[in-house]
Amino acid sequence: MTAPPPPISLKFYLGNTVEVAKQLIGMLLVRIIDGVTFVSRIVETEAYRKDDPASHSASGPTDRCRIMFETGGALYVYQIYGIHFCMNVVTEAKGVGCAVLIRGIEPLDGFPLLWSRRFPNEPFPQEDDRSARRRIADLTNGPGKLCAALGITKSLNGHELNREPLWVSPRPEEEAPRILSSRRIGISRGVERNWRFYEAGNRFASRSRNRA
DNA sequence: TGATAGATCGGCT
DNA sequence: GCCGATCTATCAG
Repeated sequence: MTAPPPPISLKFYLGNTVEVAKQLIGMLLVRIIDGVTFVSRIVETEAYRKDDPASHSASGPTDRCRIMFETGGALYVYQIYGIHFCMNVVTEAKGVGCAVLIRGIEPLDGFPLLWSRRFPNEPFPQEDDRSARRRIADLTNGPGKLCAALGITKSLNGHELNREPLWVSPRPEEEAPRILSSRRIGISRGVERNWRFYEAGNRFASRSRNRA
């Protein structure tokens, strides 16, 4: 067993939120559950900034979004539609109120265990199951989906991303990924800002009608 | 493939 | 009381 890739410095998160959202594409998300390490590439993000009507922080700190006003490098997890969790990394300085939503990840290992958390009632597909390819992408190509697959709940709200059980690791590839941008998904205000970033052609990006 | 409704509840007005 | 940074099942074409 090789050691998991190390966390990036918390200083990274103090930068401009939109830049951090872009730079996160291609970085690794490392999650450890019961001693098992799951490594994924981040392939889709969205930036939410101060003075942004779409951001939970728009009306200042509340019980839900208080973590957004902490120093960059903390994890912000919230529940939506009563069912799903979404995970964000807090950015910029303490008191500002910005974060980057993680919307899509490409798992590099641990598929059977990810599957068992996403689809607890379905057996992991056989190798010759051609229809399973789509369901594999379905594992983590959305903010609620990836939190389910990685077992991320509000109990991790406020976690500092420099240690177990969750952190982000620098991009291992030398070559920068090809990044596209678009409007953010699922919001009704602040829609004109193109603050969604995703890797061109990656099927683990949600709404992946994104053939390069 | 695309549109639509339902689930389900915490957070906010 | 209303609605949401979502997802799934179902129906129509």
